[in-house]
Amino acid sequence: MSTIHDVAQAAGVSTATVSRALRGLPRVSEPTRARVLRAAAQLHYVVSPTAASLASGKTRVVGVVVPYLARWYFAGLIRGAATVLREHGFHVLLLDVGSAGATRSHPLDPQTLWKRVDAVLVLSLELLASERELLRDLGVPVVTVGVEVDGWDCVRIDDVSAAETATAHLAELGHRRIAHVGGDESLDVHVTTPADRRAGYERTMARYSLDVDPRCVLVTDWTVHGGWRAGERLLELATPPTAVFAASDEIAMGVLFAARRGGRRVPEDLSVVGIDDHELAEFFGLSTVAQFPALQGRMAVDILMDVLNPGHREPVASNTPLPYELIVRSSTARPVRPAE
Amino acid sequence: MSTIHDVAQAAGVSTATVSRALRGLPRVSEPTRARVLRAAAQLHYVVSPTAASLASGKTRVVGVVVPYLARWYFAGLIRGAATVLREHGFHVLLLDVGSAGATRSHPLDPQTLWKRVDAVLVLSLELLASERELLRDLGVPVVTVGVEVDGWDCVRIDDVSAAETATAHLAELGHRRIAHVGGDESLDVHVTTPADRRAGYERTMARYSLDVDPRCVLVTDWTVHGGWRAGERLLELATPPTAVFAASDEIAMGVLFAARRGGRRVPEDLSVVGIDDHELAEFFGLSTVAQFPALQGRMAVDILMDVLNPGHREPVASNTPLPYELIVRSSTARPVRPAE
DNA sequence: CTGAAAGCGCTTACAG
DNA sequence: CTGAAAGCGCTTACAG
Repeated sequence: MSTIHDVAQAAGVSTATVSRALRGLPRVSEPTRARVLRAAAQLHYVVSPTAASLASGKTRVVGVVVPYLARWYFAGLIRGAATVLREHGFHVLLLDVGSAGATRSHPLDPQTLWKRVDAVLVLSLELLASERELLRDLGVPVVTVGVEVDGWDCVRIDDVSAAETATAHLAELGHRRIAHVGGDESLDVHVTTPADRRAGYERTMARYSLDVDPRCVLVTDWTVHGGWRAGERLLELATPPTAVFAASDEIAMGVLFAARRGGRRVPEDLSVVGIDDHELAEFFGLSTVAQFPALQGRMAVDILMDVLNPGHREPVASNTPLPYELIVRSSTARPVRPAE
Repeated sequence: MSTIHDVAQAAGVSTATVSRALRGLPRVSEPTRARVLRAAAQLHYVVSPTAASLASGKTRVVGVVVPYLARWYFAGLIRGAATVLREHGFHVLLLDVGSAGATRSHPLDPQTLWKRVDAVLVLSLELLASERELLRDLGVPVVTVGVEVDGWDCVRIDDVSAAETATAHLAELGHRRIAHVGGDESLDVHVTTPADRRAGYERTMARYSLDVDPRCVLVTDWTVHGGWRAGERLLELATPPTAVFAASDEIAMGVLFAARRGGRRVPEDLSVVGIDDHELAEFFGLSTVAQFPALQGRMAVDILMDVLNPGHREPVASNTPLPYELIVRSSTARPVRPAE
């Protein structure tokens, strides 16, 4: 491969001029720039990112920390983020931390971050205190999705409101005995999604003057299996709920399965609503509050670009409310027996 | 942050010695090495990967090309690969090519590859001719999963045999009218999985002297939705099949849905077997031929490491047969009406 | 076993 | 608008 020297020689200019011309910097005359571009094209010149990084201190790489790749929500976040990053000429370094939770198998370390990434995107997982400290010490800009940590920009929907929307949908249909299946809010301090969705549920129940039966508020892991188990417990109750608000579509699908296995008809015997609009939600006829992970990923990168290029353009407001939307399908309906 | 000069000064040696000592190279006395390590630790020294890359020509980054993140199979591959890469001190650059298929929105380009990755892992997707040429021209070592391309090491299960196992399971149960729902084998030349699985089906049908009804061999996209649509078509036949071999668990789940919607009981009216052992397979009671994507990802990296460090150790045989295993659950049984 | 020196291929003030 | 030169922070023969 050719180097910047070859291009400089071919174009009859200095390497400094080649560098400026190729990067579109000002202070290069148009004829010169054209000559440089032509020479570079002819030589199939490609800048060595490694040399450029050493000289400039920038890598044009963003580290993306993500707990699970396989989940619909995270895959959408990454896809959205990766798309915008590419538009800006950035690359994605996958920062695999093993899994979420405190028993992190492979915490972020200086070897991974130092001079390797310009910034880090934290996707809906709790960082360890040591990791937060490390990022601060290294001065790495961070934008998060779903995790509120002092001083870092955060992209997230209003989980309380989204949960209120879901719960109110059930209440408006006439349900009075509404259960909630959510995630364990004690696991992560900064990922408040489970707690927020539960708060939205409780607030709405209060607004409609509905009793919250503690046996109808279950905590489980954020999976189809978790929803299944929780659903079975709900159906075993002496007076089972007539409706369930699940904190995610995956949990909701599990509840649907439990209902089916338990011989309950949906929505006649049990209404179920989730949050997400998972790719299989339509498939299950699942009513849900849609959110848009790819959009959230895009927005996180927009904000990150503003952080990396301050003053470059009108900054994206990091407190822009993110959209969500109730989608009613066939898993929710009026209760067959009207409210007692 | 401190540089190698700081460490050299603190340890009272040259930067060359620091470099050798830190990388565990020979020709450094133990006392010297100890002194260097201590100084480096005290200064919290971290090697600048960017400077090391410029000097050595190695990046310790592997590009991973993947068509879909959200799918269970690909997420498993990446997880397995990322784990082993980290063990070897390599990082993962996510090479997002938009999607699979010929209408690739963002093909691999020299800017992404050149001096940015030491090697590329191609995960079960067809590369464009231009991309293959590019990788060859750049001299980038490539290992693939599931894609046979001349000259590149390839990790994959024996898809023909796996399909034979699945089909034989149905035949042994006494099914005679066995359908197959697979992927479109014309889409990708080098990803032979759909064609191989269909070949395994056909070969087994012949072995058991069973007729292959062309109306019972359907092509669809590799998704739950695709399986659903195909399943509906099968059930609309005047004489529907009593069993379906789906080329993947996701397709199989779609067929299960179609059966349920069509009022058919599984397995009484219809047996369904897939391939994968998807995380939801147990959930659906789906009989399947399990494969192990994380293991495949691990093995691909093992081979890649041998390519990058020839002679470093006994190379992993790239033709090691990969394991698969029939798992019988509740979606398959003897046909209720014995074979005509 | 150890060091001096060249070199990797850029970018960036600084001068002009 | 353009160039000479320093510098980014390592690794790698080469000598000793």
